[in-house]
Amino acid sequence: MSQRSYGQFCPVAMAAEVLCTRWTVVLLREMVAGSTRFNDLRRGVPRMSPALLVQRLRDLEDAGVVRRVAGRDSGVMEYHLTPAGRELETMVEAMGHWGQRWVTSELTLQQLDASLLMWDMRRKLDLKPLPRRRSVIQFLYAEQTPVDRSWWLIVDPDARGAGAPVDLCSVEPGFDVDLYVASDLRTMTAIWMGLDTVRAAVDSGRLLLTGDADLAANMQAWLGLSPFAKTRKLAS
Amino acid sequence: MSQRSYGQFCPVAMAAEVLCTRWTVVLLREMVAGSTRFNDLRRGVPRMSPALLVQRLRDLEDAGVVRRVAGRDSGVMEYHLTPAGRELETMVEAMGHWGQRWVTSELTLQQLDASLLMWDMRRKLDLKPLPRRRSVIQFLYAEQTPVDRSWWLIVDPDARGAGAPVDLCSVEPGFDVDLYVASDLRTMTAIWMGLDTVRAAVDSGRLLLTGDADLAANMQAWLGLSPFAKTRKLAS
DNA sequence: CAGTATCCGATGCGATACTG
DNA sequence: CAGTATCGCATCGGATACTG
Repeated sequence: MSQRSYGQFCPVAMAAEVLCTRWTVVLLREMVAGSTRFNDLRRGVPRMSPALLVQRLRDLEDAGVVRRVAGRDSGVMEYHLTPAGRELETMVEAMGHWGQRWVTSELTLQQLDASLLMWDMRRKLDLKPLPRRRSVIQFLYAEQTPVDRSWWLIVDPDARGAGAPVDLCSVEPGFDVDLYVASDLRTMTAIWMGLDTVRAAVDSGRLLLTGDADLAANMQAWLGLSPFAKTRKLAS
Repeated sequence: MSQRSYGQFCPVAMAAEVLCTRWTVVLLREMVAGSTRFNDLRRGVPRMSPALLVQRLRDLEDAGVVRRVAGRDSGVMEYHLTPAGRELETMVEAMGHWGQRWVTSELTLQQLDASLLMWDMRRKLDLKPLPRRRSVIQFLYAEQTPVDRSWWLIVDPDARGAGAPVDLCSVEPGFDVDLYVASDLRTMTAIWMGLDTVRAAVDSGRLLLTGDADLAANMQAWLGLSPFAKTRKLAS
């Protein structure tokens, strides 16, 4: 048995050998959420070095959790979960629910990351409450460093060929902005996590919406929330 | 944020910070299984050093997962799961099921450990199919080193005050033996994990039962199996 | 029984720069 | 875009011995 093995036949230990190494579960969460390409995965684990990311992907490939394949169109490499990998969804969800319930908001909201928040929001944005035309929403976090201060979500329900229906930019995309969303990052993160609401934040002045009145009125609806937002928090 | 933190507000990452450190999940599995005292926990994680064990227990205490209390009788220190800790059972089970399904038997059965197997068996032994009198069953793993070669399970359904209904000894307890169970450790482990059966092992000569005929005939019934034994294996 | 104390070695992993 | 390559340190944790 390898040096780092637990030396236990117990299935829990066998699974832990594969899963309980640094970054692995966080990476899996990003894969479960749907990212398949190297640089998309990087956006989900921005503080992980590329070298370590590729090492973990190889480890998971060896463990039968991930398969590396040439993308159907474009031929670009993609990382897909195998059936074994897809069955880890249960465990990733169990961990997320537990984290939402038992890790204090105080601790959680010390770990702010604008790029990660926007990347997650982009994925969960709900198109249904949005107009059929293209909408551009700019997020402003005034207290952040320049690189994290401004973000644009471009929603285009009609975009067929050209990528996803929601694009995320951190540089001016050149379109007119329909709605400006200004707040501090902590407030926006708390809303995303279900610890706060758009209404409460607006009323207390922590969130300022400027522009299209319909978009503003609908924000709680089109703003998708974290998959764990509905889990009731129990920690103090 | 600490050096080792993931720096993510995502609940999965927050939970992973607590749980995905070396030995932690394996230790939790032993706690979920019911062990509370330091040396009982050690038997469940025999290859973990006592220093690291106590460190992990402190870490889990800080995370609100474990509470260290003086035992009701005896005043001996005990480690109990808090409500937050008990809710980790779902995740530990999810990992165990996944391990049983997707880690190959070949890999699993390379990690044999007689003391761990006997310790787990002791806990799961089913008293109902056993006689009402005291029964002593000796396990013999001829190929193992002297210290791992002989084990006694002493089942005493009437033992009220004196500890558990099933005692495990690795030294001759001085009682007459009712049943001798001789096999290689791999076979016994495979049976425990649901990858083999008493019948098949006896028929093929890998398991030899000597002594009380009723005890022998009932073995598959009184021998409790791993909590994951019924999970169907899918890995090649 | 329930831990402490100490030491030291491997290695995990972070940082950074580079490439086809 | 999708990775490689290299370096070097911190630290994790394994081993062992000891104690109230």
